[in-house]
Amino acid sequence: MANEVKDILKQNRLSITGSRLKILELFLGNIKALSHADIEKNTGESFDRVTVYRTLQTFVEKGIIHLIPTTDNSIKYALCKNDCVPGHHHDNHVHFICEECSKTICLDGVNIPVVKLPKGFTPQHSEMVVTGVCGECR
Amino acid sequence: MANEVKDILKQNRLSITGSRLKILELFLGNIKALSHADIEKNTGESFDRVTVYRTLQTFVEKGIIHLIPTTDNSIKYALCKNDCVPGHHHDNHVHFICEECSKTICLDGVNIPVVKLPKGFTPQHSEMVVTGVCGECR
DNA sequence: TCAAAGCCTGCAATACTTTTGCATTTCGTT
DNA sequence: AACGAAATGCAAAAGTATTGCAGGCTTTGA
Repeated sequence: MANEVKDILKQNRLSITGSRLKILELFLGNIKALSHADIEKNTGESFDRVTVYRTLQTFVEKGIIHLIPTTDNSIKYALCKNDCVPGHHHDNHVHFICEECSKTICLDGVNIPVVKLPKGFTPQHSEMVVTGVCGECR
Repeated sequence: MANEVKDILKQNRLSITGSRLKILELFLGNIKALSHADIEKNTGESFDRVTVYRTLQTFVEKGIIHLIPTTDNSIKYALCKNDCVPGHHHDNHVHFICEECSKTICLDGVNIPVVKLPKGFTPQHSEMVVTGVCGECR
């Protein structure tokens, strides 16, 4: 895994630093999406809070992770599985939020359907979030 | 309109107060979704910030307005057009966020399609947000 | 392998957002 | 008009995110 993490950073022309390695490892080892708080909990006192913010922002810009929309005002991030490139994400899968364990999971196999919009609206990107109960919590 | 606003409050067994009237009027007079900041901008110094928070929370609980998921950590609210009741919202329309004017609009005529989830997942509620350019901004 | 240049990190300070408790005021009902 | 319940405003605090700067680390090329 350590090598995979380094490769991802190199591919994106990012220098290899402790925080980036650790945070990216967390994403690779988790199926679920992570919030800033999740990451801080996992890394403990290892890194400054600001470093975590900046690392996440860098990863989003590079297309390594993507944002997940939520109705509470929390920001969640998850690994991009598709071929996302800096400045443009190609993810189009559905996200699932479990009401029991409140995990946010990327359903990579479930594509967001295309909807027909009223006249005048030009779609650019779609997001879909399904809430309910996940397999583990039933 | 003043009567319509009062009726909605009465139907939901909420006492009629200045802040509730004013905030509900804002929603009725706007097609677009409103954030806390939008409301504060409109009401000026009329109400305490805390009152606005609590009013919005009450409206959500009563099913008068609903939350819209976003990827930035802002909370947006919009009027429920369907028959939402306290504790349970029935909205299932798509939301559109314009990248130009950043308005969030409820597309009441566009229903969220049902997607097939992997085995084990039990869906409860779906949200869908489409970004792009709205009719006015083209 | 080493040094220079540039990028990354941590600290401190700041700004913004949201929540909570309590005293006071307002609303609905009798 | 008066009472009880509910809503409001204030103050304080907790939580979340951003910025500038100095020092340290990573990369690159010789």
